[in-house]
Amino acid sequence: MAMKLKSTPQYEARARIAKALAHPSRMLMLDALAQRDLCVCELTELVGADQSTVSKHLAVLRDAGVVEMRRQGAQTVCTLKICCLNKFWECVEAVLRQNLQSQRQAVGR
Amino acid sequence: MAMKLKSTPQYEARARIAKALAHPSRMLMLDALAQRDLCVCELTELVGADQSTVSKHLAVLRDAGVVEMRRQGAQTVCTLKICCLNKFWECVEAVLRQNLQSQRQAVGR
DNA sequence: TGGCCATATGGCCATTATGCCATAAAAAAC
DNA sequence: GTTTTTTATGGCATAATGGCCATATGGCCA
Repeated sequence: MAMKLKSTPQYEARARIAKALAHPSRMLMLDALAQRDLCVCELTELVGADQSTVSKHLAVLRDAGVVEMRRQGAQTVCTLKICCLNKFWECVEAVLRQNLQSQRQAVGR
Repeated sequence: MAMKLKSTPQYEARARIAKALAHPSRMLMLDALAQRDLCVCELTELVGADQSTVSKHLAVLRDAGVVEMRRQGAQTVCTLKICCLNKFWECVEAVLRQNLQSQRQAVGR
């Protein structure tokens, strides 16, 4: 074998983060937050779901350390704390496109 | 506003991929597959779960386009199709460490 | 203090994910 | 051809997730 593997807790930590990302609404919120900080009310309008739903989504992201939330007067402002996402998704989508393409070529069309 | 956002289907696609990653056992398998191709039986031994459980995990990864599986004699060999993962997790873990550190400094210890 | 805006939380229900067992299917070995 | 090895699938119980409503909390302003 001789494979360098990590510890179970580390895989669990990674899985927790991946799980926090694993929802369309949270993806949208993260993409928006990559451009600028937004308060919960703005994100609620953006997502178009119930305010309580958005609040729970944000709690998921906060608990995973992906966003940070600070009180600013009456509202809560959210900041993206992980800058790695944009590059990652660009990479993933480029690779998936490539894979699809070579798959089509292999089939003959 | 003037934010450049993507389409709902694109966020759904991203969320599907993130969801496919969102399990400790699948994280472990992906880390192993990043080092070399492995058959289902090897992955089953590595994960230490029931063979049917591992088979279902692999189906999740295959359906998401993250791994590819090809028959080789009696066994099925799995290949990682997304090379972006290692760099991504390194980035995430480095950023989280930094965030924890500056958080501690802000508190005063 | 009273009232309003912005968020968070609890409750409830429907849907989905996970794990194992049992079993089917496919390929190699005998 | 039967047996063995390797994967896949169906079934089922349990747990987790997501959504909304109702309601509590916190802060601002009159």
